[in-house]
Amino acid sequence: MGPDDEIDPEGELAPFRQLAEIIAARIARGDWLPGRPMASETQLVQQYGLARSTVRRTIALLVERGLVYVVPQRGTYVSKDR
Amino acid sequence: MGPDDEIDPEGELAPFRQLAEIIAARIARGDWLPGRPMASETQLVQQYGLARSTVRRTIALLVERGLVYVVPQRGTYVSKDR
DNA sequence: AGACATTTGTACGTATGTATT
DNA sequence: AAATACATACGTACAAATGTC
Repeated sequence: MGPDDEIDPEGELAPFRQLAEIIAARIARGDWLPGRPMASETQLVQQYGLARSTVRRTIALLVERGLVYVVPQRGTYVSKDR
Repeated sequence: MGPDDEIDPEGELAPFRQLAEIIAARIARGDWLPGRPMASETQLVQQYGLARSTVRRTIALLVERGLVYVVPQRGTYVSKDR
């Protein structure tokens, strides 16, 4: 995770989209591996200083893109097929 | 709109899903026509006694299903191709 | 069995921004 | 100028399922 992995509330992209880009980059970088769980919502909230509703919005976007999938009561996992 | 078009907070389906079914039925019934705007978020909030965030969730679900599409600052429209 | 922590699901209300009418 | 309508973000609360001890 680099120094650029920060949310700018004033940025052109909405924070929930910025976070999506950050997470996508982290997955591409191998921070989280396919088939394995990534950070929980709560962890992302703490790491990026966003509200949980905002983090959930990001995850919904990543699910749409097929980058991750959510297992209820378990966590969010990196898709194997991307 | 019939007497069954009401949200039951205790129902099996979550309110945002109940509303999706209601709207789908109303579209099928012809309450709103393809290519034309349906009720605004605020109107749905008032008509069904839900929070705006809940109504938006319903709309997101209907967009996913391809039943409606949203034009920012204009309204939510019934898809022509369904 | 039971208690407990973790994690996602759902819903509420509020505030501000932006674009259109 | 004002009203309308969607976009985004914040915080809060409780429920349900899971995993652990």
